[in-house]
Amino acid sequence: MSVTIKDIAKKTGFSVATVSRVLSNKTGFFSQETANAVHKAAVELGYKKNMAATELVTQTSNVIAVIVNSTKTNFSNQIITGIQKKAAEMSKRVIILYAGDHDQVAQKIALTTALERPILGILLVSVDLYPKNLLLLKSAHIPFFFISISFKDTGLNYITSDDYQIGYTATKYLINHGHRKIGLAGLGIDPSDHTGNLRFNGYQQALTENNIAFQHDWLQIGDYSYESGLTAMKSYSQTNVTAVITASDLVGIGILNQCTKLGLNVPNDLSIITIDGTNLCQLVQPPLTSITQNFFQMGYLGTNYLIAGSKKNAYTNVQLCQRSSVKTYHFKNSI
Amino acid sequence: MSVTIKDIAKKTGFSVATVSRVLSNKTGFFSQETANAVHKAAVELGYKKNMAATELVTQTSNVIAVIVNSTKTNFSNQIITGIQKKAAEMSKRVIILYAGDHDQVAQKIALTTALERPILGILLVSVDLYPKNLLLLKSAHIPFFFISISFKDTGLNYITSDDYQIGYTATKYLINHGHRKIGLAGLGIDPSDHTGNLRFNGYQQALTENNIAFQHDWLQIGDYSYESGLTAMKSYSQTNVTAVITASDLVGIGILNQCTKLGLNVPNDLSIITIDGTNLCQLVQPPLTSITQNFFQMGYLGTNYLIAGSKKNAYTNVQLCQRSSVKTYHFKNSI
DNA sequence: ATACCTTACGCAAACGTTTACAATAGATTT
DNA sequence: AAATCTATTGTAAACGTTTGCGTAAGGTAT
Repeated sequence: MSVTIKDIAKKTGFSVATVSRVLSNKTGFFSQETANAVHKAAVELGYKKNMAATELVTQTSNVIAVIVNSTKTNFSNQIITGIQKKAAEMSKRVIILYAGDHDQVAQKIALTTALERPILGILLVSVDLYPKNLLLLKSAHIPFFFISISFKDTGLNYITSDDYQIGYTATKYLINHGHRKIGLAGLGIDPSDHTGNLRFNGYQQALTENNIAFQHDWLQIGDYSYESGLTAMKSYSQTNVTAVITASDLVGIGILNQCTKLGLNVPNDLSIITIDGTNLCQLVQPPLTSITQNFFQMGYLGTNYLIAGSKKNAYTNVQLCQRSSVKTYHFKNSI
Repeated sequence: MSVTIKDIAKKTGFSVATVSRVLSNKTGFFSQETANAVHKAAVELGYKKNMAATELVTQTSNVIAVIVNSTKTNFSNQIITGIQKKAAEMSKRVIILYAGDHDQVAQKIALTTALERPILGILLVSVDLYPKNLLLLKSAHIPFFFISISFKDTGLNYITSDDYQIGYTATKYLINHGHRKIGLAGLGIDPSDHTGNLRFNGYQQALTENNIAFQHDWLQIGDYSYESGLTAMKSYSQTNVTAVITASDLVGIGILNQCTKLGLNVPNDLSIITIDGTNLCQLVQPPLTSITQNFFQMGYLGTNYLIAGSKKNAYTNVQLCQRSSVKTYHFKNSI
């Protein structure tokens, strides 16, 4: 059928062993002449390696599987770019698997697609595995690493931003700009949303340090989606907040657009600082001030940790990008 | 090392042949009792199939490789969702490979990653292969199908929108709303951009039919990017156009934001109709009227055609979505 | 009773590689 | 001259699965 090393062996007169050694570049096992002859024959015959055979015998491969959510939010591209970069540097290949969106079955399919072949390791980009699927993953004894998600007390390793720090920094920034009534929108604080909890804790800490009493209607929970932003803003219009921290850029834009509908101006009537800092921030008017996560680096370093077999968690730095969605009050906007 | 059918065979007392037949469900070759015993043993041992072995012997697999560009534009997600849907229906798996952005090497890596293992077929999502890589693909004798891209006179099969129709429809729409000076921005008209050519032709046809003489500064070429939109608008501000058709949503938003910088109002000073109609259109203010492509269906049907081995090209329907970026002139906006 | 199916299973080859081990020839050392 | 080393190549086993072919037991038709 298709051309194999056996064909090359026949054509060149060498054994398949020699051909294999040349083709997989096991230096020191062949002469330059031999190598030339083999390579020449290979291109003439249009040889293409059959990785299935290689993976079968070596029980490893150079491909990293990346599992991503059918991305509501849009930062996965940056993470994947980082992954690709590092992978290319270490001459690894990467394949990407979509795990749907909170879809247990799709998640399992993606996982088994990865697991049922020899693979270097698995990178899980902001996917929260269902318990059953986590068991499946663990039982495979294949290295894995989570990116852009964190967990409490599980032994799982991840790289992400320091979400407590994010919550704290965003809040502090707003306070420094004279805000005292600050909302937090679009995330969850039940145990399943660890990220949400951390950000909320950082937010509360900053409030407390500045003697601001948290009011419960400042927190509008949600699922990081545009729609979360829209509905959150409806609630805020009944409150006295002057600024809100949004859990994702989409939430921020939801807030922004709901403001427009309500006849409110950003930043004059309401300030927004958003978490993520993807290019969406610069697409809307006004451009949104953001706590920008270093998604590229998450992917880059995460890949590195996966390959190195790191057993520790890591955090990437965030950066505050001032744009035009936060108003400065020179007097304290008191109670 | 990991558990194989041999282990199951040992445990159950059957031969590997029988175990294999049970596990791959070759009905008619085993009794129900046997099947139960085998399945029981399989879960007890934590058996996981080694696809490399299967693919090696069968020389096929149930995985479809999807190659995408490191997506400047953001419609790939919708296409991929469509692909996943159809694939799931036909119990195929899909893996996604990023081909970088106009990066010949990355493209080749993605291609060989797919090619060097048995695979059902390859879907190329809006990627324009370099000639060398196209040769590589063709020589592999693996089915492939292009999505969201079209070609002139090559024997390549694709599914996409009818780009001539898109150009025509958008132009006609603007004319019907009283516009006579209509720009087209963000695409190319050299031979390498076949999509751009088709849209331009449709645009010209609509102008001609309505006795409008095309002026060369109405066309601002570009590469479908946000930046293309920004620079195009700088040029338009020196012209008399009242409306522009943008080659992608990002181009549209670029135009929109440049208008803001220039102190121009959309749609009062300039109307925009954009091609693609992704969710970006609803994120900006004003929401952009669009020619919306059915990306989901492209993915869905494209997958179907790939599996069916279709040798024909196909076109999906587009839909005009009125939003708020086009102003209606009740008098003809004459020369 | 014979011939013929059917059902259920095992044997063994095959897929295309890699690699441990063995072998050869020539070069170098003693 | 013998011993040892080095460079190059070959032989064959192994990876885990699928599947054509063979076979044995039991059933059914004649």
